[in-house]
Amino acid sequence: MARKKITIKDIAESANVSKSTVSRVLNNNTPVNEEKRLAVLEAMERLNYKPNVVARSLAGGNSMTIGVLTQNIGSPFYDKVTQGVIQGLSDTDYSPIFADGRWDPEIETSAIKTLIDRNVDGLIMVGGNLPGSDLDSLRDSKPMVIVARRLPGWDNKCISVDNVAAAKDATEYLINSGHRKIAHIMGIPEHQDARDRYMGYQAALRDSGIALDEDLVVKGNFSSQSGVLAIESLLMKGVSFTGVFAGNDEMAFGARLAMYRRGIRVPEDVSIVGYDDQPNSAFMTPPLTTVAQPAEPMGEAAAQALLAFMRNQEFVPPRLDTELIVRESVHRIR
Amino acid sequence: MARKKITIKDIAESANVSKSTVSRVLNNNTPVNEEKRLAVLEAMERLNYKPNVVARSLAGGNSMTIGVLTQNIGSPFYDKVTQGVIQGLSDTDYSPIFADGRWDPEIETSAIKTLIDRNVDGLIMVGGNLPGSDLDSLRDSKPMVIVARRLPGWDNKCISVDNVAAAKDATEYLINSGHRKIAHIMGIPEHQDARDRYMGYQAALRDSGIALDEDLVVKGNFSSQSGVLAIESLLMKGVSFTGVFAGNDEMAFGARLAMYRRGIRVPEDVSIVGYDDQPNSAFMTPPLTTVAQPAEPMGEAAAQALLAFMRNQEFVPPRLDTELIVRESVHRIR
DNA sequence: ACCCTATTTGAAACCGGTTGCAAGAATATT
DNA sequence: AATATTCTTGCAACCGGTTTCAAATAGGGT
Repeated sequence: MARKKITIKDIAESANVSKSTVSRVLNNNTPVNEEKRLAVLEAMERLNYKPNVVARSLAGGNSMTIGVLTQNIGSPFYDKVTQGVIQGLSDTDYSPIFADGRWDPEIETSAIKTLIDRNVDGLIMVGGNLPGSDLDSLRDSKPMVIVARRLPGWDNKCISVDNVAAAKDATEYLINSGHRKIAHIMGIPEHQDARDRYMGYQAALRDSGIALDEDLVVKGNFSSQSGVLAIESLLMKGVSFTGVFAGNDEMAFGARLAMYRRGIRVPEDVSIVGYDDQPNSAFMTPPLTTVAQPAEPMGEAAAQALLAFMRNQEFVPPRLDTELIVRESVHRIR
Repeated sequence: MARKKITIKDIAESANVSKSTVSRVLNNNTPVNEEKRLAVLEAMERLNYKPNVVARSLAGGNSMTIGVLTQNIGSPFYDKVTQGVIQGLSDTDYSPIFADGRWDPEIETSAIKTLIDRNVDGLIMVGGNLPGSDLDSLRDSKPMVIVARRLPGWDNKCISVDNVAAAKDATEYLINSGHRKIAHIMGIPEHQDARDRYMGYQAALRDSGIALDEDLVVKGNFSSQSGVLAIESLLMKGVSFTGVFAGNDEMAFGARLAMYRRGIRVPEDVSIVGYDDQPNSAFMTPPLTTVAQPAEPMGEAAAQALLAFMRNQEFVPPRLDTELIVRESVHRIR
């Protein structure tokens, strides 16, 4: 185990060729006589040679690492996306290296800098708040893709999902179940996702000829706690509603708890639809009807897209569809 | 932005010294004339010099990266630990680089190999299943610490928490609330955590003079689904119980759902205590009484311990205490 | 056969640092 | 004042690869 590191020089000597030749068969970017190539491969095999990634990185300029900018490890949805990225990279020669931006443009900037200083070959940004203008300048310096976020002008480098349509679907499901007075708990308004979902909610109402009642939409921040606060405030204001579309599952949980506290039955008195389908949602009481996003596939697709991009290959992303998972938190009325 | 990379050579020329001298002030490991040192620092400042991590790694042997072996990104508890590790490293010059072992010793081995090939300066293992014997051989080759796992013979390199005592506490809380027939849903028996918690459960019963009833303990696998199955099987067997101590919160959620399905009220008919205090637990209906583990602090402590270890410094880990979070899922009876 | 072109190949420079060694300068010893 | 000792410092080798360039070899055409 602890025996001397074997290097390209060892292989060269063992195969009776020069370092250059070994390097060439390693990268097979230059034709090499078949006989020698086999000799080299044999030597590598026999000596159990593993090229030194660091040296390779220094000499060749590429580090075989992909920088991943996350925003908040610990959030179920983004974690899954991140997991997908790791998965997508796992069978390649690239390793991911992470930095966390905490949804703060300033921190994001410095995190990106850290990653670039580490000489990453490509960048994957999972979500993020950094204004597009800041990214534009980086765009040409490194191959990069953005996942779980849609940015104007970056269309072919964004892997994401149609939040508007999905939110519209979810809201329509409530409408089709007979609900008219549907509240919406919105996520952080600074996040495009939150705005998109709100737009989908509005679109569904509009299409069904239901007037938008501003009193029914209340701002949250994607946390469970903000979900309970939202319901409290609705109740406080005395507005009546029979359905709630929450901007994510966490807030749906909060909403559900607030109702439990008030003795409001779910779904008999009020129906709830969430967004994200995080693992626990199937185990809420009652199990939560919610929008499933293909979080992991998105992450994987991002990894593949980046790889393809770096190799100048064409990449057609897989279909990334959301799906309304119907469980038991919606009651048909009228 | 895109201007030429400035290297140590540029600094040397600009400050009228040799590369060696620059390197020396950079690492300040050799005395350097104060005058020159200032000149060098000034030049670095002026030219905005950032040493090339890769070159440094190749030459000096240390890569300024820490390998983190995770087991399953996406699990709330381990995610938090991982987050703590990232946090603990964030103000240092080290960057974490990840590999996932999926709780599979074979994959773990190859993941560790990948990390070592990348020349990491240290290793943090978050949980894991790899037998201690396999780790022993690595032990001397790289500084490493293990977090969220206790391994015999590694005491001073394990950052973890007393699962047995915490589980005993939790069970005692049920006992003190008047419960005698307490079921236990156990996690994956191959995980030390699961076994420890089971032992704590047994210890609590023993101390209170309650005989252990094997029929009351059922094996799960830490997933919510296994929680519902556990309750189903208990009910099927017809054993009666008024309390449940689940090996983690996920299984507690499953248990709670199973009871909801059967019309068993929580906590009026059956009380539940979980383990982990994951974010959603406060929003279960009713809010779940559970054991909180200082997951993030553990991760941070692991990072600090490793750093200290690498510098041959002494490190006293912070107190890492579990705490029973009393909420509303336990009913006092009798 | 002979000359020209295409293919393989090795030597050497390079990537950006670190470090052993010895020379030169500065300080201490007798 | 001469010599011994200690500090500083630069040179050059080295870390383990990649890549340019030119030499060597092979193949093709007439």
